Amino acid sequence: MSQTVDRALSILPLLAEGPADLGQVADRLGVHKSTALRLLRTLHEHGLVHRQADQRYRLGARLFALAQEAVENLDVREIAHPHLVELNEKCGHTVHLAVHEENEVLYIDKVESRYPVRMYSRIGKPVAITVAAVAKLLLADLPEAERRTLAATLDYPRYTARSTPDATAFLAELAKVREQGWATDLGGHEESINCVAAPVRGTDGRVVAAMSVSAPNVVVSAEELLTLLPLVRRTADAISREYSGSPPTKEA
Amino acid sequence: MSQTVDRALSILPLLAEGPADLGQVADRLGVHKSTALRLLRTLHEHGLVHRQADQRYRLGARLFALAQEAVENLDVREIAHPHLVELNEKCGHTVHLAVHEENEVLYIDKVESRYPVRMYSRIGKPVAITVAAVAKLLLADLPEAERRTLAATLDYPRYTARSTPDATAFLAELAKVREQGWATDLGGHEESINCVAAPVRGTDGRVVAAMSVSAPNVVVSAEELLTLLPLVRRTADAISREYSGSPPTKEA
DNA sequence: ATGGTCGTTGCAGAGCATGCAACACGATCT
DNA sequence: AGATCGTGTTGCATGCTCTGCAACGACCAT
Repeated sequence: MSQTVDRALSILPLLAEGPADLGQVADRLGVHKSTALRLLRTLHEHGLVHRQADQRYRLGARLFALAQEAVENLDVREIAHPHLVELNEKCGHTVHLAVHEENEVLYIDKVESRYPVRMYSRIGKPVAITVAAVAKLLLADLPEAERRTLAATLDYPRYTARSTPDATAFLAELAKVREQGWATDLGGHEESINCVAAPVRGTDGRVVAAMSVSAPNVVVSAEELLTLLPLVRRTADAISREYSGSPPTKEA
Repeated sequence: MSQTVDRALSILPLLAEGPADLGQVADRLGVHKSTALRLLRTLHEHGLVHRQADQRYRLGARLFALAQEAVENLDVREIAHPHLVELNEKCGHTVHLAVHEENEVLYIDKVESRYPVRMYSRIGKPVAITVAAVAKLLLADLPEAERRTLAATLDYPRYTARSTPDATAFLAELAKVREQGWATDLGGHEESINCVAAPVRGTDGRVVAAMSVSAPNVVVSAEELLTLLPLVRRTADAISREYSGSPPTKEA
């Protein structure tokens, strides 16, 4: 809607692919070099792009800072986090929290079990939307029309033999998930990994987030993991209650 | 330099503080509502802001994806990561990797301590530049002129009694660090936390990143932590060698 | 019902972004 | 060395595009 801003923002995904110099940016934007220069300068002043030693441009530091701040200020995440930790202490497995946004499902929190992995690296990354247990829960809650059109536009990569094969199967799975109020992913993304997930609901009953427990086959079998379902559901319900319970009361 | 883009980008840090509605955004930008609306629409189309159920705006998913992509495309990080993990496995403490950019020093990778006591830090967050061991290393490598002007413009918050008090002390510390090739932070940021850090250098000998090991007093004393110095330096050197060794060879 | 708040739209005016051309600087080639 | 190319950079006139206004519609509360 705003041409100038539109052009400026188009630079970001372009730089995400890798560093580029002024000429390359101008070409790919289809504008004059001087125009690209001024756009890049503005982005630079805001710290969104960074100029490296060879004068080429890369994405800048403030981008990380913004993303971090944003993720930390999500109310659901804030409320849910202690519950995730508690659940992790009880069962020992990896715990995820995910939300749905703009036809993507992404992790917004994660508690890792054994290996102290890079904590934030996966957060913000879109999940395998056609197979992940949390994705099923979040999408199952969409109005039927949206669900259908979304299912039709998705790709169905066959990560494993048990991946969701096509839109029909996906919609059937969503219907089942919607019915039972919980979801699983049994080796649909990675052969040896299973997940159990439960929804977090807002006051109006809509699913605002989903949490899951994941564990590899070598640690617990799928059957054993399923015995955790009641615990997972209880935790998710606790988060739902707290989320619905106390209104933010911040901001005048 | 470009007013429209400037205004649009100013919305991002504003939303990072928390969700806001159209009126609030317009007020804080000092523009008319209709103007703010069009800017927000453009940001929305690019996925940088997201409109939640209550119609308020928040930062959007693409921001995370961009930050993610950007951080993953940093060659230093990619090369260093396995070394950080290895170091963590050897000593058990929190390991950080940081770079210098636009007068800020920020963590770009982190491996969590295996001890229950964890320190708070996050990838993408600017570090306490006047006291952090990694910051000292990165700034000590700047040309003298830059170092002086930077030191003069910094604030010197007194986090603890042992925080760097002023520019003079800071420059002296940088000179020492530059001389010895490693750095420490002994309770300068948080009373009970100590760090040891070593530099990662590129082919030309310039410091391109710095890594550190941090641990609270209750786990190991400062003296004990210092015994890790040789290990830390060896790890940093290994990263330096690998970083200088094989050129990426990607891109024509 | 009625006042209030909030988001949204169309429009005219002008402020601001645009592309051009020329410059500066370094690298490379003959 | 000198020339030539390829960069990034600047100043400026043109007119496109952004801006603020005012009016409308939707929603909530009193």
